Amino acid sequence: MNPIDWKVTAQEGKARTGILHTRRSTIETPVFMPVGTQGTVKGVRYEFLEDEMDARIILGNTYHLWLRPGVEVIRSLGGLHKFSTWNRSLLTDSGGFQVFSLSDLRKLSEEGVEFKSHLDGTKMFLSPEISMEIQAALGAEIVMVFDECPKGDATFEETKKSLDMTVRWAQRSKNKFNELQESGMDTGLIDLFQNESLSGKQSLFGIIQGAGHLNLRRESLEKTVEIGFDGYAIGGLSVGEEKSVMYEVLDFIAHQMPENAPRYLMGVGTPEDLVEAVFHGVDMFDCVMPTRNGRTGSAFVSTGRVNIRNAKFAKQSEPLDSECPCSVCKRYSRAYLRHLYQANEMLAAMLISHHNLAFFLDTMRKVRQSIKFGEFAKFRNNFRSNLKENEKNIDGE
RNA sequence: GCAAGGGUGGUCGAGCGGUUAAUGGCAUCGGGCUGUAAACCCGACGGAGUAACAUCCUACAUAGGUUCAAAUCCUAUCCCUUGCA
Repeated sequence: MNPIDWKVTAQEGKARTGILHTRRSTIETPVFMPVGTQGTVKGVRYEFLEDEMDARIILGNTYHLWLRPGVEVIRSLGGLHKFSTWNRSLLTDSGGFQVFSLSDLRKLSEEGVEFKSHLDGTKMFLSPEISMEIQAALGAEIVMVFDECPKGDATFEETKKSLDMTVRWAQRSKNKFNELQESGMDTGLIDLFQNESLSGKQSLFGIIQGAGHLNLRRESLEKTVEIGFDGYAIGGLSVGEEKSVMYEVLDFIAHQMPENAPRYLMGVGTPEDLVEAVFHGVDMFDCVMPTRNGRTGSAFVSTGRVNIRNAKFAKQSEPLDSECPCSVCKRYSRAYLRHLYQANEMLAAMLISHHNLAFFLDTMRKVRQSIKFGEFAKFRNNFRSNLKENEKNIDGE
């Protein structure tokens, strides 16, 4: 029995919809997963994520939760689901991205990574095995292998070296993961006697690296698939490389990934990016943009972006996006949101984050709809021309 | 009225004879944010003029003065704060 079950439900070109069953929720793909690094989607209550936005899966982060509150606390409270009260699916990142983003604070070796905690400078050691232990304690439905994410513009040699290690780390991750599943260390384990098709255990995703080097991407894919995982992720994109590189890699690699397993593009991206990646056959996404940009005053709307700080919104009584069905757009004006932002009121960050997430999730809902009706090509065109139209408006102002 | 201390660019506040439209904070304006070290970061911020420089004005309460040179020293005037009457 498998820990997850995923099946294609419709297809248009390389784009596809699917149904992903985990032990905790049913997820329609393509799906956007809000990022909840420290056990919270910053500034947005679970009530809204569940009831209004109907998010079925969110992320959590190994590195951050390991440092604080720590594995012991989370274990003693029964895992991240119970601790946080999020009962739907979770995906935990392995800490691999922090190997990249905290590069000033770490030392890398074959064995693993020594970090200086960004909180207090304490030396911490993270490895594939430790990452798996932490992720078992967190108890997410989807566990990510511990990988190394090279810079977006890494040379062939750097990338090759990093990739080889990532492959070895992937194997070590899997070995340890299996061991932990056997010994019942997963806090999220549930007895699914009613659903015989799932094992109730955690699933493990592999990560394809290779930066902008297509042959290395190919190699990474082959070796990762050889090890064998429940799903496959594309890592190492949107980490400083040219946008064209990302699209080139997606175009090259996404459709080569196993057809019968979900494809997850890590850390991406803008609404445009999501639509493009779906076009290339990607099924899952996560990104901090809706919440980070929301917190910093930038809203995603159907015509592009609204920087709520701009003086031109001071007297606008219309919502962020008049086509958006979210509760923020139903009620609050741009003028009011701008005022809240200017006045440093935390509600500004909350409301714009809320809208952005709603917008991302709604966009994915439309993407799925359009694929089901065989109208994704049309949707994609409209989506892009809406954005282009807005660029024109901005130029014309 | 007497005594003491002050009056600096939108604002608060440094500077107290010699690069310089004048440190810094705030406000304002603009930009950025892609597996979250991020309620953050970057830039602009007297006026005119440039694509951008150049350049030219106007500036440290007001008016005089000393000096090669003044926001900084002197004099007068006007305001403000505190204390004593």
